[in-house]
Amino acid sequence: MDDDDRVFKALADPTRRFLLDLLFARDGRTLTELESELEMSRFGVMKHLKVLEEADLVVTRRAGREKLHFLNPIPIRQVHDRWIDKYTEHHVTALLELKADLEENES
Amino acid sequence: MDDDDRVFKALADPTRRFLLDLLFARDGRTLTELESELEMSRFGVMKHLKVLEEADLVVTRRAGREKLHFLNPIPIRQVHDRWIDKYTEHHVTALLELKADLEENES
DNA sequence: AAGTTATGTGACCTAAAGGTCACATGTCAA
DNA sequence: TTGACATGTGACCTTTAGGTCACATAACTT
Repeated sequence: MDDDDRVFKALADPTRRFLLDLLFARDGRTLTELESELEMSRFGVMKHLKVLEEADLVVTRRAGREKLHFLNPIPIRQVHDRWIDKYTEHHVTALLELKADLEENES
Repeated sequence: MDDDDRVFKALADPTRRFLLDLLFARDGRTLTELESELEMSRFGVMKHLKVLEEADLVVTRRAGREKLHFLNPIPIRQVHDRWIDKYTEHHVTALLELKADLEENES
């Protein structure tokens, strides 16, 4: 399994995406803290974090008996750059910003 | 299965990512043309294209008995925006451009 | 040292995804 | 209208991924 494959496989599961959402909101959390946000057993969460770590989407630092988890945006950006060139990016961002503006005025 | 799930599941397979690569290089191809680039049977390729289409990563247009396939960059950009805010984007792009420059000088 | 807390490993079961095939429909061209 | 071409459907099999558990190691606290 190559690097790309690891990243995309890691992103394919909703629980793992939710873990990334949690870390996007606030970095540096432990396994136990992340587990408390999910319905799943600790073993399940640990397995998912391992997959994210092996894909380099999450990087970790040990602090005593705790292991702190951080979101790494680099692989995400590389996914983007694979299929969106600079020219297309300009159009797509403009389109999505327009869409966001319209939805704001609706509410 | 929600929209997000369809996109990420679609991206999880290497054959489907290769199909996106082909369409990124040149749009508007038929099933038969795409099939000729792969080792797989026509049925396999068709199944993969269906998954990509249901995820809205590929959009199609019929022309007689042919079906033309086009890459849609919108879902890819939305993946990016989910975990990379404007501030982080600035840092990450700068870092990746630096990395690209260095690797260019190596060769 | 002893109890508690935090994380790690391997086996196991079940559900889902990838791939092929027989068969089928629709369209073009002579 | 007959033959060739392009795409579509459902069943089937095999591999892989998600989830839980029994068991285990390591570090903080008193």
